[in-house]
Amino acid sequence: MVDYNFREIEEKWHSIWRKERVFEPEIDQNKKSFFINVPIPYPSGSLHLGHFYTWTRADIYARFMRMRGFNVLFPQGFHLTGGPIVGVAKRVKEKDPETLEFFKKQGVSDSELEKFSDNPYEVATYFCDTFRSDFENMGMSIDWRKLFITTSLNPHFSKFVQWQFNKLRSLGLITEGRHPVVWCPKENTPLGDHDRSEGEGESPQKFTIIKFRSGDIVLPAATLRPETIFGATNIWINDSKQYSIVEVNGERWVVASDSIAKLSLQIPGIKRMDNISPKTLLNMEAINPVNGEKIPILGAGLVDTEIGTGVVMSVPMHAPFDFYYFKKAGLKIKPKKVIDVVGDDNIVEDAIKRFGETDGGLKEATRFVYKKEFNTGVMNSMAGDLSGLQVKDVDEPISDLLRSKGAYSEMYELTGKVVCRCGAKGVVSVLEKQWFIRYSDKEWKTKTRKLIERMNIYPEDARLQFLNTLEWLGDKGAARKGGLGTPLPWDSEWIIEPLSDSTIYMAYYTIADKIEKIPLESIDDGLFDFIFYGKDDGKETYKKKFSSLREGFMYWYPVDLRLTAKELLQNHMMFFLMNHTAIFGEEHWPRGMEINGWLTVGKEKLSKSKGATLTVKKGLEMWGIDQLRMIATAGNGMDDVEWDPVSVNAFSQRIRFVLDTVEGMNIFGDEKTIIDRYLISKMNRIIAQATSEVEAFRYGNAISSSFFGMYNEFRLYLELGGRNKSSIQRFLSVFVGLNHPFFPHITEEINRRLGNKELLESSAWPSQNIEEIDDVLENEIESLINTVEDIKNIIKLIKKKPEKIQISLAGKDKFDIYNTVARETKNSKNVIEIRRAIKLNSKVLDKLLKNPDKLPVKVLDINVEMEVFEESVGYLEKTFDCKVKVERNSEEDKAMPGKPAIKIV
RNA sequence: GCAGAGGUAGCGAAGCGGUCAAACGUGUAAGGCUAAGGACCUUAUGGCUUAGGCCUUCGAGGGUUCAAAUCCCUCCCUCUGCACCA
Repeated sequence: MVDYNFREIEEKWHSIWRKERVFEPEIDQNKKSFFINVPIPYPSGSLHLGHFYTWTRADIYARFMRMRGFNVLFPQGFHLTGGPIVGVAKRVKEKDPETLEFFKKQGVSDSELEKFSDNPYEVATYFCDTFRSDFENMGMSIDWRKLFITTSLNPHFSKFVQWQFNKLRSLGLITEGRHPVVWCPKENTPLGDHDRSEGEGESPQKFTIIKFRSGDIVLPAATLRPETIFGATNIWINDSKQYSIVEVNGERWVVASDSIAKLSLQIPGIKRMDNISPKTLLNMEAINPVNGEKIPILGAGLVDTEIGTGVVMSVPMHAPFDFYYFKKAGLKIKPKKVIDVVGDDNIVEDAIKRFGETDGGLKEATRFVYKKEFNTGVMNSMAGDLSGLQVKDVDEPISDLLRSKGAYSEMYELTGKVVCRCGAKGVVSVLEKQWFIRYSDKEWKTKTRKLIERMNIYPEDARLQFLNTLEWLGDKGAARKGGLGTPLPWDSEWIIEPLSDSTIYMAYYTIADKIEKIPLESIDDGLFDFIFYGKDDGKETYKKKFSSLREGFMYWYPVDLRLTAKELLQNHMMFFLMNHTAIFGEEHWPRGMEINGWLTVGKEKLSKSKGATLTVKKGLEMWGIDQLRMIATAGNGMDDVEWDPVSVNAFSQRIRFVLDTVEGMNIFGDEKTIIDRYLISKMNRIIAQATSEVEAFRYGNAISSSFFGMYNEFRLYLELGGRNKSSIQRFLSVFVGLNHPFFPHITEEINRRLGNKELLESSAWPSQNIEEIDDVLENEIESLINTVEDIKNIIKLIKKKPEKIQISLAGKDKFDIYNTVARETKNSKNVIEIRRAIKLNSKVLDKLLKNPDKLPVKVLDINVEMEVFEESVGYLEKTFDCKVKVERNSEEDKAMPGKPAIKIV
């Protein structure tokens, strides 16, 4: 066996493609365009096999579409927007050992490292270079002329993003408002998940503040369940704690002194005025804003002054804690029930009985009651205008009602404890003057829903997820004050944040190489209006100078396909769709998306830590590109896929066999048999199968037939004695064609060795000739194989070397009955119905219908069966090393169509 | 908690009402070929079976059907996202 150097072959073909510029498409109005892309990655180290997985999936499709005659554009850019790179540069300056170690491992020299110190630009450049070279080593069919980076490091791109934001603003889709964030009070910055030593995933939760009044004093009770106000019996305060009067918008609020620091981050202009003793408060009465009732103020230890305002409204019939303390206080007032739950009239009492009167028990009971009432409760007649509403729909109406009474306000608490890496306890801060993209806009969502409903989405399950995401999608803060990025055009203090500047940049690919040659001064919003909308200034100023940019956009857009892993579905991909429907006309809305799962190796996800050990570089050293590309076929759909490196053997073994076969083509001749017809029939069947599997991104299924299936058919052909040179030539040419998107280099090599002159990369995808498919022949070959299995089985059972094997095929009448049943099973597979339809009294029929699980469904033919078996006598005799006799029309009882009687002596 | 997806033989992964003891790949075992190892070839790989057969399986438990890995219900477990984070 010849030894093949796969790496050498890969490099050879890669450089040929580059030289022939097959990945650098030019605009050609006679050719349909196909624009495919993968989200721009944020560079931070080397690419790992997880990246390889996603990009290879894209590359396969790009090559597939190229072969199908499309003019394919597959570009790649890099995303530098955001904080991490700035952080890295800062940490290099501070000589953070972990960071220095990281770069050393990456092979960065000390002098280079010096340059990174406090210089994000240098870091960014470095990362972009490593990313690009990783991509190139991966053999991706990317058009690098279109490469661009984001942020003001690329001022041309920034101009584009600013145009986008001016556009959104002019459409009324940008607003200014306040926004709660988790906040580190020590470092005075937002506290993202990555910055926390404790409390990942915790977020601000909105509490409604209901303003009860007592004279000119406001008692702001914070609650998660404002709708229970109709049943408020009293106000609780903690009479062992300090209370203060603070000024809020000219009102005098009573709050626990403990809560003032927290509230001051949330309520602008809050001012502490005075102390007020709990004793004074206990002598006051408060007015319930929704019904004017006067209710007392009571002291209770249950009030935690760390939560909310330290002022709590008491609703005994709907809150276990309130019920328990209310009873203890011995008040004469009769508590009102305002929510009905079918089948549980005393839900609070029942819950306390069930969970106990301890602190923990009351907590459990509270959870239980809240959940039950929220999901199944209905506001009853005590609830005024809200009567009859379901509790889960009551949020807005109750807020509106409170607002109308001047009794509404709000605040936030964390859903759990958060601790910053610096050690400080996280709090909620409400940031003022934030810029938002109004993703909550109903009309905008309707438009986007239309897009989601009509676009191609693979796998189909993802569509539902997009539609559901649309339901809860809310406004998104679009700018912040730190990190790299593009300044907001109308307020340059703010930098547009990473998920907002990367929503329509795919359009920028279509012009990237051209626009970056235009002097910055000539670029204004008018230019982009011209490129993307064809708007000119009346004197055709833009058209005269920039028509090629407009042409590029019009030719390549829209995005035909965007591929990514599932974690981007509900954020990035959603924003991508939303922004397209806002900014572009329907003809430029995206056409397709593919969402894939995660790659795992040894059941571990390729996160950053694991990824560092399984870099693309290492993988390529060990296996080479084509073999490594098996990864992309590891699974289908959105499930995570496990990849076992050992499985690459399957590839090289078979490829070697094919290469050897091609080397030794001269041993084959001109003689054709029924086996050749079979081979070509199978080939045509597989072409259609493989094509539809690739189209649907079920790559695993695709190579299962195009690679392994074809290989196995080829082996079978040889085993059955197939020796025709032109059949083999034709079959292998189709084999390399169908497999080229998956294993581009080696297929290109085999194709050339087969004597085909054209580059596979630019030749046509194999097409099916349906005329050559012969169902009956395929079924009969299967009969032959099954019969061989049976014979082997019997020989094993009788433990004796056969001297002679006699194979008796069933007679024509049996075939007739068999085929009648096979046709009938297409209508119904119910044995009783088949019998009724056929109306025949026959032992053969009884036998066929005996096992309802094994009904005949294939059509068979006595003559074909005869031909197949007779032509295979040589093969059978070789296999069993004895005389084999085939006879037809036998009276043998056991012989059935497709299952001849076997006699071994 | 909310939303979506999923749990199939040692492993990975197809199948999504009847051709299912379940494709394909890989692993394991025995034999062949080799000076030897690798590669390659043959066979076995749920259980039972001296003539091609039978029995029990597709997270657990129920149900629908002549027929369920496939449809419905309940439960258990896993993955993804939940927004200032790229």
